[in-house]
Amino acid sequence: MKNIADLIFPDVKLTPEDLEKKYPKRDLKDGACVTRFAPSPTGFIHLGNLWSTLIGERLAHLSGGVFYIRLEDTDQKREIEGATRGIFNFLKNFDLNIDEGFQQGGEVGNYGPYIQSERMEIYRVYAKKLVSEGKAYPCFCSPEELDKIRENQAAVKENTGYYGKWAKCRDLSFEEIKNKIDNGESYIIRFKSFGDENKRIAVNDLIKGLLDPPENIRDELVLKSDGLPTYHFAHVVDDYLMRTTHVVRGEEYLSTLPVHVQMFEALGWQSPHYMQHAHLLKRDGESKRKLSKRKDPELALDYYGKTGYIPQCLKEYIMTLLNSNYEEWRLANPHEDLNNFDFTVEKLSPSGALFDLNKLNDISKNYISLLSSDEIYNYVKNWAEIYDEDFYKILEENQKYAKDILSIGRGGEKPRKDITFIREVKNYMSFFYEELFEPDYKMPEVFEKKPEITEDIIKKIAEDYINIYDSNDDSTAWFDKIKTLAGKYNFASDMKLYRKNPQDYKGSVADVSMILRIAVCGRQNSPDMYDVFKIMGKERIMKRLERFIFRNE
RNA sequence: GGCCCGUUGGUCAAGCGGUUUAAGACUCCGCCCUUUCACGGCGGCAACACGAGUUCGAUUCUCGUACGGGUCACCA
Repeated sequence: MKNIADLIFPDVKLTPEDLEKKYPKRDLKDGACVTRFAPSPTGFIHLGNLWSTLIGERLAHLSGGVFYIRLEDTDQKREIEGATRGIFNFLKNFDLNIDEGFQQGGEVGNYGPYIQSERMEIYRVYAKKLVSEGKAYPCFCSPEELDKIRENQAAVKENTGYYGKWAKCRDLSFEEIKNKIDNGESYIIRFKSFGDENKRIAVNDLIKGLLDPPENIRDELVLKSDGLPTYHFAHVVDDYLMRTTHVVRGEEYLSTLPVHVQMFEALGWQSPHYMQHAHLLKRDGESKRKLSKRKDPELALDYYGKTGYIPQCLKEYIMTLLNSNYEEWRLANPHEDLNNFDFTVEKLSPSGALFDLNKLNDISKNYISLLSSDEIYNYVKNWAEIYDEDFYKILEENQKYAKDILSIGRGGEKPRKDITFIREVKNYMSFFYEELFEPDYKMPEVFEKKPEITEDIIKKIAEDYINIYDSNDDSTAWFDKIKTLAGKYNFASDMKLYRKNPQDYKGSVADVSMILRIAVCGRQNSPDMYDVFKIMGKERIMKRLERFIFRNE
């Protein structure tokens, strides 16, 4: 036996033909896209994941294709605890429907295993094939030796990498290899590049357009010393066998594209369509930069969960960045399901976008404003259950009260838009609850510019109101009483008259309203006062007014 | 540094050689509406990175420069 492939892979019995038969071409209609979500369990899920995933998911489902998930766990050193849980939560929270792949209860689909560490046997079949055809070889260089090579290359200003005369193990004889293996030397499998740096390849990226980078000349790794494949090799083998039609990934892969193209060629396969999108950027001083996992907490999707952004809003926001006509569509169809939007690849921008919190906030406000009080109540309750136990209890205790509060200004033609994210809701609602009520009266400072509105008058107005408030009044009667009260102290009850001759009055009915608002709510902002008072109930309002009147004593 | 990608207002972007006095959305500002705060309505500020070339004509095509980003791992 003088065959290197058999020497290295004596245990490999399967053949490429077997695998070809086991994973046949998918029976899908013309134009159906097969895409995948291929996370590695080495970190948290971030906006970039959402970006790629959304493209892949839309592409597959809009074309009647398949969207599957494959776990890229070939870097076992960096694997972190709980990462797969994060992945499942992500898919669930963002309502991204997976058709096949690895799932919590096991695997679904005929193209598995969908976990790379369980596909060793498959990778070895093709690694063996490459070796037997002289397209790959074992390399015995240690990491230290490789460092040394890089250093030497730097010294003579040559490009780094394992190639040409630097590739020491490229042409080892069968005997040399056998001796080293018999000596127990560890090795990796390298791809034997057949590229010419003076030639260029032509690849059409569906986002970036026609690309013509130089051919790859480096002998990249195929299998690592632990026997697991590198990203390059796993990508080629898996996306071929799983019959992926479109590979959606970040533009950081642009530079390794020649390697992948070459591997596909060496295995005699046609490469899939590539869609390599730009990154989400962040403003950093004067310039922009890629959002960084280390420095930018807002990159992690968890961050939005904590703040109480609804996943759907993040999706909406990303959609506006993906397809610029999405916004227009959403404006015309405020209640339509996002999935009914006619997403197109052509609209994907080749350049990176700066993450814009203002825009997200705007989308979020609009989205939340359209929720029913039941819906928002559930969002708030679910959020509080995780992040604010005390608030959760309060919400649970009297559901009707909470829902009534949340229903103010909701449901009409012009809903209020004062909630940007769920975490704000506690503060928004707090003055309705004695245990959360922390008044900030700022009185009479609020009326700094109207010195005639004295503490004495403010107090009198509050006192009078105790006697006239009637919870049975309808909104007209309710407001008429405030107007009457205004007139009593020479505050204008008609805003138009007041604006014409402000000097004739101490203030206006708006000021009287403000006094009552602050006295009852302890703040200058609140939704419609008539509704607020009605929900609070007479007893509570009376207590609040008293508390206000005697606040300095 | 080599290689690759990108560059329209503060932000996202429309534009695919003339119909553009360059859309729209967000932010900011002003006015109106209004019992407050919002909402809503109306209006305003504000851009084709720079230099050559191709062309009758360039935001649109080509090249260069600048700037920004990515990548050069037994990470993906």
